[in-house]
Amino acid sequence: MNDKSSQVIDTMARKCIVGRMRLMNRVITGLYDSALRPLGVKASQFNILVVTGQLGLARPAEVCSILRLDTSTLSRNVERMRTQGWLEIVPAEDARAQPFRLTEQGRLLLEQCAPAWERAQQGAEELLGEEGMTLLDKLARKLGLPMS
Amino acid sequence: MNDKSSQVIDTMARKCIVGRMRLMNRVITGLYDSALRPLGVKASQFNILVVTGQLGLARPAEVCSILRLDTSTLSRNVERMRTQGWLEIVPAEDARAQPFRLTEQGRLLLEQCAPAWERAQQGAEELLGEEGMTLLDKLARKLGLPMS
DNA sequence: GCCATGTATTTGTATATACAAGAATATCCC
DNA sequence: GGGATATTCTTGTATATACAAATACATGGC
Repeated sequence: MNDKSSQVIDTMARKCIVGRMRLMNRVITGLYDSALRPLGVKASQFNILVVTGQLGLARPAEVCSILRLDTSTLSRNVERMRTQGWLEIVPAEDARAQPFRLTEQGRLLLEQCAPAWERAQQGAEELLGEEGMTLLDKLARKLGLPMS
Repeated sequence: MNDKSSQVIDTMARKCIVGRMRLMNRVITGLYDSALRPLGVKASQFNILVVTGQLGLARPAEVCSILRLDTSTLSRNVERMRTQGWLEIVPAEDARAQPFRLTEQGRLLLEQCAPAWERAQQGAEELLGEEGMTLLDKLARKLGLPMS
């Protein structure tokens, strides 16, 4: 490999935003997955539970817009969580819609997640530091996240 | 749902680090996936190509350590990329090892990715802003990323 | 040399994710 | 009211990801 090629590759390695983002995502997700494992919940599912809990009655399109998820992704996640008994579909006027909400069991589960979530949250804060937390807040706002 | 429950859920929604991290990851990954799509490369694969290019001869365990990837994940990614003709396995002394490197085609592809990567990179920088970029650098260092 | 132990990787299984295409229903306009 | 169009969601397909278990080889002690 010649020098020019090496240089280009080196630049892409050192500056790549998506590389960093994905790596950090794996690390942080691992933290929460570990903490939530005893409850049988994954980080992805936890976030859906939380948003559903906030909305009360959740329209898939709305949840996807909030979480920036493809509708097909949510569709399958909801299906799995429905199978677990955490969510239930609610009949709607519009026959196309499939609004859902937490079941009683789902609400209980979500509350039971709180201590594990706290622990993971603390671990993540330690990793990121005070400064990192502030930064994350700003990034979230920069991306216009509804969760900020 | 009573007030106490709502409060807990609201806190988890507003403060959740993993939620933000995963959401930002989806947004940023989408940016790079779109830019790289004409080349038939995904963000995940691009990052493996880059690290392999840097290492020259890449041992799976080493790549996994750098990218914080499970070995089983890398194993399958490498297999797909080998099928594409981008990577090749190199025989090693230790018969357990499966070191690999870029093929000529893989090296060319990686170089051809540079303009698309630049475009995605610019898009990401616009999203994150100057400040966000600095923050990301710091986060990366905080997590001890080798890519910083 | 052999056996226990350790190391490097793959395989089995499950979830998460997105794009493209399909299905079902609603709306609009004539 | 009926057909074109838009909306909402699901299905088909492919990749990414991790954990647990299996495989295959190496190493060290006896």
